[in-house]
Amino acid sequence: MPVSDLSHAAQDYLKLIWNATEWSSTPITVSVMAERLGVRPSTASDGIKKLAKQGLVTHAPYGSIELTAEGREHAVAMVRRHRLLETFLVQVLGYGWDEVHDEAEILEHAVSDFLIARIDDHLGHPTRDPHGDPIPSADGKPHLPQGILLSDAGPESEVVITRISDDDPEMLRYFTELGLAPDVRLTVRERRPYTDVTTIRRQGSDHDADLGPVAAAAIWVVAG
Amino acid sequence: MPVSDLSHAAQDYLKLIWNATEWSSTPITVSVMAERLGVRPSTASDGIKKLAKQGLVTHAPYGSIELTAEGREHAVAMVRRHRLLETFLVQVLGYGWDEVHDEAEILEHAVSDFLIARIDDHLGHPTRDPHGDPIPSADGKPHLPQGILLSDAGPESEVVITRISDDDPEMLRYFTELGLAPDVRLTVRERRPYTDVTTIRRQGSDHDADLGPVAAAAIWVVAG
DNA sequence: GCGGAATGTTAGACTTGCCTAACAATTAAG
DNA sequence: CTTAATTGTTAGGCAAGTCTAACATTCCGC
Repeated sequence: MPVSDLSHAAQDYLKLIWNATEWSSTPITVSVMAERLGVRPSTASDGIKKLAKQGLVTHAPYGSIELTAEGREHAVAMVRRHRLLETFLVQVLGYGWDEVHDEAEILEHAVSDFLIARIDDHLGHPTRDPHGDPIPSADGKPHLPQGILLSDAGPESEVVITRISDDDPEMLRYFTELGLAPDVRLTVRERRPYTDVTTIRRQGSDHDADLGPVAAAAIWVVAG
Repeated sequence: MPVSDLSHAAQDYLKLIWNATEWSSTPITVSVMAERLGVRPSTASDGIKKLAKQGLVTHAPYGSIELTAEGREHAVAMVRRHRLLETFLVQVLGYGWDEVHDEAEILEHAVSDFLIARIDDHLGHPTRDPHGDPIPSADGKPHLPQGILLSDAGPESEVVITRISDDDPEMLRYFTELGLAPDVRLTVRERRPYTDVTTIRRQGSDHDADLGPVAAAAIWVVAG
């Protein structure tokens, strides 16, 4: 069954469960899902039960929520759609990287597999989206996220940004001001323990910038 | 209220009513609407009643169906979306003109006004879609369809194709084979009364082609 | 290891859009 | 001009997805 046969709601649920495990290993809960989807916990609980009945997730009452192989396949297909759409909107239609998330969130439910293939061709089979997130390939091959949170990087380390969470457009605009984007190299200067402020300097810049804990936890880096 | 606040169904109903009056003056009926929308007449009847309650159409039981000013505005907005999307798919993503209709039919419900504006910019504000249909402007200005059906053109007349109905992809592929497309010039050679076959010759071609009544009624032309 | 707080589930209701079946109105044929 | 066919409407149901309210379970602090 193609992913487009699932209801919009089912597509959203699966993608969210998958996303939650991409960059962290803490399993997702019903209330977190409800909050992210903008529905009541009762609605999310119900939805999960339906997905379980369809064999797309495993879930016993009060138990953990896990994707089955089939569920993961559909989730990855949705993530691929989302990230290709974001890349397309930025590269072809001149969107800012802070403007693409919501638009892609809607379009991903409407596009055909054919259109996604055309977009992929037109972009030359990109492997990362505008926020640095890896774009799963058409055959749903596992892709390997890597990197650590900037907030976990040791002081005096040299790092390269690999991805920036697109959850908060406001924060993306702030990062743009600071010149922070995927593939930008920077030095972690200091981390003040109590205030949890991370001081960084962008390569090529002549001054430091301070990031609060939320900002530093939205940026993933690798040593470099 | 923006057109995107309407339900998908309402958007479809309004666009269909508008489309029905663009190229012909016979008013649309409940059963024709139901058939075009792929629903039962009872469903269409119900839907129209709801639109009437919202002030988007006027309709008394068993009476005619007419758009109000507000309904027409929304309908035109949907037609604009549809035709810009079709144009974009052909010009930017390499779709064939026979492949765009269904895709646009779905996307038109999902795109934002912002995205439509970007597409319009990117295409340089086109005025006609791949089938020759006029693209309403952003301010919903009335646009003036013109032309007569090829099936109504007199024999020995020289005409230019202005539009070709995109209702039937199969027929579009046939027209592609014959080299028939918007802006193509041709001569009407003959119309045989009983079989209703129209014989034409494309400018530059060295042989005639015969069109059945359905095909000749899918092509609009102007004298030229 | 108890008890309250947090989290998750169930029950019942509402909305939208669709259906079938029965009925009403209009149209058209003879 | 009458009646049969066509067309349109209403009534009643169903499924999906949402809600609130009530209830169940689990977790955590003491």
